[in-house]
Amino acid sequence: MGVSIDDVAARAGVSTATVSRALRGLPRVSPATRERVLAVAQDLGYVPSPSATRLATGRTKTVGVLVPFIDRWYFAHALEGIDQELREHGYNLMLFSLGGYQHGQRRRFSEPMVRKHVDALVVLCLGLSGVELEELKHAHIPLIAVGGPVVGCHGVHIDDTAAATEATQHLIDLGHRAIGQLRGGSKDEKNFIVPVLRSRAFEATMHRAGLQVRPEWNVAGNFTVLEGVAAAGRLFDQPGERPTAVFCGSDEMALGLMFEARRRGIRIPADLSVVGIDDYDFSGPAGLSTIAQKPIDHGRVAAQMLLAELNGNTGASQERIMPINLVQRETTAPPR
Amino acid sequence: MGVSIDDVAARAGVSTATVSRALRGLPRVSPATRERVLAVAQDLGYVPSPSATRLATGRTKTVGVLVPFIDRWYFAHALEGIDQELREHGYNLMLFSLGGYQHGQRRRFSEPMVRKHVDALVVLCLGLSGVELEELKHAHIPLIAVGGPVVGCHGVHIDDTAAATEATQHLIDLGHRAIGQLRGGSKDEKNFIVPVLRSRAFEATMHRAGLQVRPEWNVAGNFTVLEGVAAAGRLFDQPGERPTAVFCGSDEMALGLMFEARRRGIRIPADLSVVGIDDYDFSGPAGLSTIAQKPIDHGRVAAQMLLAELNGNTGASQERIMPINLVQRETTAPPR
DNA sequence: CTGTTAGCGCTTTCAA
DNA sequence: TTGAAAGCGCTAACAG
Repeated sequence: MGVSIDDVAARAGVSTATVSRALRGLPRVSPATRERVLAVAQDLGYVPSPSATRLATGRTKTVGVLVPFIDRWYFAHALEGIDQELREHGYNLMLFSLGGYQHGQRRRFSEPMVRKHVDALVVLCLGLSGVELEELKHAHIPLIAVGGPVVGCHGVHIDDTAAATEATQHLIDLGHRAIGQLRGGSKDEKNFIVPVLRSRAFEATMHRAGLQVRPEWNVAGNFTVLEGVAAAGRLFDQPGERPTAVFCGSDEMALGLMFEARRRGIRIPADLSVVGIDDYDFSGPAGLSTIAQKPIDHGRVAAQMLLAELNGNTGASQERIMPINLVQRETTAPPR
Repeated sequence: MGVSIDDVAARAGVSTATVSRALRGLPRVSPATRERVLAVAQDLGYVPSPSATRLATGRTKTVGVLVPFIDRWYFAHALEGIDQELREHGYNLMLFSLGGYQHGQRRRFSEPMVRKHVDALVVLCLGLSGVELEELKHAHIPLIAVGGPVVGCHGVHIDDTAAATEATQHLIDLGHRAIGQLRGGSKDEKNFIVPVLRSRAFEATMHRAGLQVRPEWNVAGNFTVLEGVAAAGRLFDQPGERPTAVFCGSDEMALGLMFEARRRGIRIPADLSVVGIDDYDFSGPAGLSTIAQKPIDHGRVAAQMLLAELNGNTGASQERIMPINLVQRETTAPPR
C-alpha cells in the first residue's frame, strides 16, 4: 500500500537523503537529480508520511483552535479566517471544543490535550484560568487569544469598551435618556470577560452623560437569540415607564428583542430604538443598527502572527486591536 | 523538556516495553509493576508522544471533517455533534475546509490532503466527484457523508424529498393553490444534491396535487438570508398576481423572505404563508413554520459509526435516515 | 552535490 | 510477567 521514501530512492537510484532534499526544495541538489526524483515521486504517487516527519522534526505542522463550543456566529467566522490562512501555508487545523458550559461552568482545559499535537494554539473567546495558562506557557508553544483579551497572553480582538461606548453614545446622541440594557448572563460573564467589558462600558457611558442606569431595565440574555427573546419579555413586563431605547451586548440578543417587540406590537424604532454589537449575518436584512466587526479578519491576523512566530520570527504575536464601525440602519431614531 | 518513555522506564526500574503495556492497560503486567509505573509516569508528568505513537502504530487517533466552508448553521451544529462523540472516545478532530466556492465552483479535494493525517473522514454537505471518491476509496479509510446523500458512500441525513414534500403538502392542505418557491442557486445545486432534491420534491408534490408550478414564482436564493432577501425582492416585483404561499428550501432563505416581506408591508401569514426546512436557531423566535431536523444528532451518529468501524466493526457505517418533523408556528395559515 | 548513519519515541514480536 | 531488539518513515548532521 504505502509507498515510502525508500521506494522513491531506489527507483530514482539515489539515497533517501537526496530524495528528502529534492522533495522539500532544499539546496544542494543538482537540477537533473531533483527533476528525476520529482518525476519518480509523482509517478509512484508518493506522499511523505506526516507521522514520520512529525517524529523526525518535532513539528506537527498543525495549529490547534480551542473553543468553548462551536455554534456561535463569531466562532464560525473566526475559524474560517484561521483556516484560510493556515491552509495557504500548508498547516492543518485541529479543533478542540470544550463542549459548552455544564453546571454554568465550562470544562477545564488541560495542556496534555494539545501537547505535541499542535505547534501553536489559538484560544477563541475563552478566559483561561491562571493554572491553565501556566501549563500552556510551560509547554512553550506560541499562543494567541482571539475574540477578547486574556490576561497574560496576547490577543487579536476589538476594543469592546470602545464598541459598547460608541453604541451607547449613539443612542444618547439621538436624544435618548431612558435606556435599558440587554447584557450577557452569568454563565457568559463568569467564563469570559467580553460581556463584562461591554456591560461596564454601557454603564460608564450612561454615568458620564449624567443618566441613570435603572436596575429593572438591566436584563440578562446569555448572548443568544432565544434568551434574548426571554430577556426582552422580562424587560417589557416591567410595570411603569418603558425605556425608549435598549443597548444590547450582542446582535443576537438584539434580534431576539426585536422579535419579542414585534410580537407585542412595540414598534421599532418608533416606540423603541435598538442597537447591538457585532454585525451578525442577519443584522443587515433585519435593519439593525450596530457596531460592526469582522471576525474573519481576526482569525486571519491571529493565524498570521502564529505562523510568523513558528517561522522563527519571535515576538510576531502581539496585542492587536481590530477596527469597528458604527452602522446605522433602521432600528435607531430619536425618541418621540 | 520532554520526558520520554525511557525516563519513566529508568525511574521505575523496568523496560520501556513494560511501561508501554502498563500505561495502555494491557494484560501481562503484574499489578504491583503497573502501579509503580503509573505512579512514576504521573509523577514525571509523562504524556506519550502522539507522533511516535502514530508512527509506530500507523493510527492517528484523529478523524477528519471535510466541509465546503464553515459558516453555515448546519455545519456548526453537525460539527458540535461529531466533536462531542470523538472527544468522548479520545479522538481528535481535524478540520478541512475547501474555502467556499470560487468561480461558482468549490476547490477540488485531493486525497493527499488527508492521507495519513486521519483514520477516517466525514464529508459534510459535499458532493464528491467520481475521481475524488475513487482516490478516497483507494486510500481505504472509513468514510461517511453527513448532511446529504453522496453516491458511492454511506451517509447520515434526512430524507430531503420527504421533507420538502411534507412542507409543500402542509401549504396545500391549508388550502393554498398559488404557491411559489425559493430554491437554492446554481452554485448550491451544482455542488450538492440536497437543494436539487428539495426543489424537485416541491415540484412533484405540486404536480401530484394538480397545481401549476409557475416559473416566475420560482426564484433562487443561494441558501442564505441575504440572498433570500434579494430573491424575495425579485419574487415580489413580479407584475400581476402574487402567490399566497411560498415554499423555501431552507429556513435561512425563508427568514430573508420574511424580512423583505415586512419591509414591503406584506403581512405574514395574512397575505402570504411561508414554510421552510431546517429549524434554524432563529426560526422559533421568528415564528417560522418549518420541517425540523437535528444536525447535532447527525454528527453524533456519523461519528459513532466511524468509531465502530475503526474498532474493527466492519460494516458499522451504513445509510441512516434521520427523523424530521413538521413544526407549525405562525407563518402558515389558510389563504384569505 | 550526494550518501551514510544516527536518531525521533513509541509499539511489538520473540525470547527468557 | 518482563526484557531485548527490531522497526515505523522520515530528517539531519557529517563525511566524502
